Amino acid sequence: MVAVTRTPRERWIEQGLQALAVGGPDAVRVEALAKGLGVTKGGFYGFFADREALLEAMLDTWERESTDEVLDRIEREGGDAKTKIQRAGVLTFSSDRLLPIDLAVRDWARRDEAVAERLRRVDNRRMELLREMIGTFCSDADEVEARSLLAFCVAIGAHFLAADHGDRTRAQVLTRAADLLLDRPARRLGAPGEAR
Amino acid sequence: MVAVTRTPRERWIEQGLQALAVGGPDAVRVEALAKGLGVTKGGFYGFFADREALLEAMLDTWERESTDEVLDRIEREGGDAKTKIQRAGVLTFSSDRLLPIDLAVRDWARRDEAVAERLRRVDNRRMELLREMIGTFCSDADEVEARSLLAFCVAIGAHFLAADHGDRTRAQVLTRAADLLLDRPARRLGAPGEAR
DNA sequence: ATCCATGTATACGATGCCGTATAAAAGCAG
DNA sequence: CTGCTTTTATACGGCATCGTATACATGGAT
Repeated sequence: MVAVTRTPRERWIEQGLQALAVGGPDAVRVEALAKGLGVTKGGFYGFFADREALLEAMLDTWERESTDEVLDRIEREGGDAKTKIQRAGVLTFSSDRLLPIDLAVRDWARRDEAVAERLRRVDNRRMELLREMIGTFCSDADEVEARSLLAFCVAIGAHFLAADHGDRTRAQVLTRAADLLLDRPARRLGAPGEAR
Repeated sequence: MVAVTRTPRERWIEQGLQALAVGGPDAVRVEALAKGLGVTKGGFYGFFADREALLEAMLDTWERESTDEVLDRIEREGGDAKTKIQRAGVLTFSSDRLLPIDLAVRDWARRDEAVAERLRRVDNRRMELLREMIGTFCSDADEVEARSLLAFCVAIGAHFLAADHGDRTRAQVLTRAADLLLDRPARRLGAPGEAR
């Protein structure tokens, strides 16, 4: 028994996620993945009923990695709310692995209700973290929600936006935007032009 | 001469844009478009060298509609800066026609440099409008840029975000977010929890 | 050494799509 | 009506992909 699995299920999933990240769901083609893995599709149908089953498995993996694993790690490493938020952002939106998958899933979700449902679960857990953090310095619940949405939208939207910023770099503008959303009111952020 | 063109070039482009909006660039298939138009692909290759040429023409049309036509109309109809901005937002991001195309192009641009270049041109013209509007009540150029980016990101990002907001509707949260970004400082937006 | 389960290669038919070639049809000019 | 031009239908070869069937290979179990 226990023959050696040369190309286990996980490798097909990983290869599928890479293809998704680069070319979207339409780029997840069984024979193309096989070529990328240096094998033929021979073994694929031993692990998956069909291409659709692979897509499901890929989404399972993505959902777990994007929520449980990130949140577990954040919880384990501790820190205050702002630290946690920042670490969550880094773990997902600065990850060369997770970020492009995340963006691809978002576009996918516009066309597939089942994907949209998964994305809703993931995004709701992330929003919860944002509310918690922003709630530490903002007492108006409506405003907490608005700021949380803004913060989330900029984290995502910045990757879908192509505009330049003259002399400034995108990173500089984002830093200032984060100040506006996440700093305590001591700065009087609401008085434009007077801050700093 | 001058035989009747039953399925002119523009109809192929329009059908292509609809397919793009619904299924992304991979869904723009010559034979599928033909079926949607109730013809065969017979006439297609009289207007376009190949599928690639159609994609180019589609992007030309989209770019023109998204910038010149919208900006012309805004200029013609006049109004103050805030009015203009709001009308620009309505004309593109509340349009059942332009919005889904816009979102599809954004995802497409992540994978195709030529598309990214076009999107950059479009987004830069839109950002210019935002800077102008926000500059009317905010004197700090860095903050103008940050607020403009935030406003643009939320306009785009909201459509890629699946999170819920408890009792509130997305529209309510967005209204509050717009207040934070676009209202004059009389409101003291920067003092969270004290606004309103 | 032999057997057997597992993973793999190969071949197959089916489908969908591309781009081309060629013939049919439809409208206008004379 | 006849002829010309433009648009369309049809048929074709080629390619990529799917899912299946079947035979080969590999490595542990006996």
